[in-house]
Amino acid sequence: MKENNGKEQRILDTAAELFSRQPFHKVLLSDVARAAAVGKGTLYLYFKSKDDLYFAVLFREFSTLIDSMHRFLDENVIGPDEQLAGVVRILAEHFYARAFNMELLGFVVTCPVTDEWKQLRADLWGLFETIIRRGIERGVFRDEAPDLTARYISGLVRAVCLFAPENADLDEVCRHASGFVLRGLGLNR
Amino acid sequence: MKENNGKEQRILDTAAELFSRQPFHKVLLSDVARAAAVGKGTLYLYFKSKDDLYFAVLFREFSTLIDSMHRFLDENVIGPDEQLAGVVRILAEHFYARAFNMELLGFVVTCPVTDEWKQLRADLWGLFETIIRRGIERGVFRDEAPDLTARYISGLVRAVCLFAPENADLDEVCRHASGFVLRGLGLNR
Amino acid sequence: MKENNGKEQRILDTAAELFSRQPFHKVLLSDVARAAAVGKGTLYLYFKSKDDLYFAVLFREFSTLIDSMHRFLDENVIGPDEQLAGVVRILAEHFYARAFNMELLGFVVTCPVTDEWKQLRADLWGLFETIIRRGIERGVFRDEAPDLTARYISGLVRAVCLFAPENADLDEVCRHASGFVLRGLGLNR
Amino acid sequence: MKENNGKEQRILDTAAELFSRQPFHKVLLSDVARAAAVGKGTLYLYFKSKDDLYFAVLFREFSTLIDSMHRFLDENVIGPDEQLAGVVRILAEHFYARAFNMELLGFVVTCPVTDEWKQLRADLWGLFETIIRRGIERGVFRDEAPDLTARYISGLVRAVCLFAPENADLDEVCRHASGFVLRGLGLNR
DNA sequence: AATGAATGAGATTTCATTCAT
DNA sequence: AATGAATGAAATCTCATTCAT
Repeated sequence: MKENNGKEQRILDTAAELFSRQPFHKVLLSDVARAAAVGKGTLYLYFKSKDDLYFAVLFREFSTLIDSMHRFLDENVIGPDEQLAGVVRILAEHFYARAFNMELLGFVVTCPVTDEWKQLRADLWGLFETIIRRGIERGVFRDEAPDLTARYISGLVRAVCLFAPENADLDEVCRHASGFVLRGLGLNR
Repeated sequence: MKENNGKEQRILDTAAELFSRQPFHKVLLSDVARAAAVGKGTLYLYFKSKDDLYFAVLFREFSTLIDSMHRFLDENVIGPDEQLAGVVRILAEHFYARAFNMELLGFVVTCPVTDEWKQLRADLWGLFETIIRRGIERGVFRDEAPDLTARYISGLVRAVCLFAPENADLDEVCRHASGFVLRGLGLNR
Repeated sequence: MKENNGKEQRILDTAAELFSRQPFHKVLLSDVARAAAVGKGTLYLYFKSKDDLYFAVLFREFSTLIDSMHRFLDENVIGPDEQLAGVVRILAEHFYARAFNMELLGFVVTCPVTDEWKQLRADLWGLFETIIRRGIERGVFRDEAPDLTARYISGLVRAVCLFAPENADLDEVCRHASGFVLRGLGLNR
Repeated sequence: MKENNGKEQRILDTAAELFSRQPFHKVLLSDVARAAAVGKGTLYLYFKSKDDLYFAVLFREFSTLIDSMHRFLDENVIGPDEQLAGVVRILAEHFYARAFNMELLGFVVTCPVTDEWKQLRADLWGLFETIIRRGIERGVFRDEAPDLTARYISGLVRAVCLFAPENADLDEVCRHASGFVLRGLGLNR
């Protein structure tokens, strides 16, 4: 009845694309509108302001990412080491697909501190922490502060993707990063 | 001979402070000028544009950091593991002192690709790579791609500092991060 | 036959209310639509444009007012002085009921100069002029330019209502204003 | 030193001109800027917003008017009846010079209720009240509520000017209005 | 007839940059 | 060298109006 016509999603898609290629202030709302093939006013029908749109993009991007990871964990009955490797892979794929200069995981300072956002971050960190604790229980991991480690793994993967040489192979990068992380968590070999 | 009255440094200091607290587009040049107690026009005596000032801040910040690390390595005759721990500590102190949202090490995409910048980045990465290779030579580290690892360690430390709980103790965070990195590099125990 | 469902009247009522409280440009058609409980598009079924709606409100308001005065005069067989006092009273009541900033009687410059409007204004002025001339004929009024006086009495009453102290009593204000006008018209005592 | 170069006054002059010819929402700030031969941004150097500019115009206009009246009263040692006639004349000249649709004296509802504005209105009203009370003391005027009368005389003059026929002669209009007001105040003949 | 999502022209406002002093 | 008033291009955002449903 109300439809929406997929317009909101189209705006988010377009904005995600543009925000990931240029810094915030170089992305013009007229560009977003044109690229999304909607009127400029339509943007304001769905988003209160440019900031609002920006954070909506970030939020959706982030949610999607976390969902992928949850789905991966649910669908694969595997050990914690494989879980970690898989999740690292998903993160890396994400960072490769979406441009890196996006604040995606560097948003801490500027992003709104609403419950919604807190929840989202807690979700991400909880996901890693659960994996790590499982590993510890099974005696394959060793970590004095799993809650802390859980917080920075995604940042680590971001850094890996961000600084890896242009021509690097995703598979190799992931293998290397996973190896590093697993050894960091005390896994032998 | 140089004179300058310290004005350029004052501008850089002020801009560093402001850029580290807010995203680029929220930092107004009038704010910078006021905070640095110079006229708005004066900024343009020393910097070609807002972008130029931004990257000058980044460059200086970055240089200082790398210098600290070099100095630390020169002044302490220690093993690669201790070198790494020390360097992690220096990085962390830096991130704690300067607010985290600064793109300091996330500048790759947008920063100019001049020789100066390439050199700087090569310097940072070379510094890490040297330590890692020394460790490998001595049989304490193990790493199939030291050049890749060298590239992301600083990003890892940034993530650690960025996401560590507000009340976390710097010493503990550093100990934890160093442990993680050293294990990641194959150090036993 | 007419049907209409009372929708047009409801829109006019609502718009009258809103236009009387705020200047034209602060009254949004979406506000009008919401307050009248009709769709925004519906407004355009009855009125060509925002301007059109505005002047329709003014016109109806104005007509109603003039009708009241005519009715009063028709229904009361009284002397010109009492007629004037009565008409002043009606005007004042109107201004108190409807907020004052409405241009109701200040519309001259901007309002359309259609025959309809000319007619309306002529009607109002004629009404006053008739009273004044009756008074002159009967020797109770004295006025060298009844046509001019007729034009501004309503503006005078508007000013009285507009600037009277908040807590002023309507009866007293009317008595005072009537006294002033009657004396102005040369009535002794 | 700071100069200003008369720019603020030029903006106010231009804006007064434009606001007096068209309703608020038809006056574009780009028009104001162009007509005043300043940059659009310059407007914002002196006025916080369009509203602010509008009320600044009104305020200056109003102040000037009141000043003229004060000056007239100071410079002419005359009786209260002549004072009133003179002041009515000044008002009328003002309304003729400045277009009528300006809210100048109909601003009550929308104008800011700052002390500045209250003071201004009190000044205007006090001016009339003083004249009236002088007349009463001297036995030439008679008025049960001079404070009330003082409030609406300016509105009366506005109405006179607003509704007088296009071709009316200012002198005659003033003579007529003054006569009306003076009789209203109980002056014989 | 009735709706309200969509529109986009055009409004207000911002701010990096210039330049006369 | 130093300034900050002035600028105006370009940004964000609004809202009367349209039109598919």
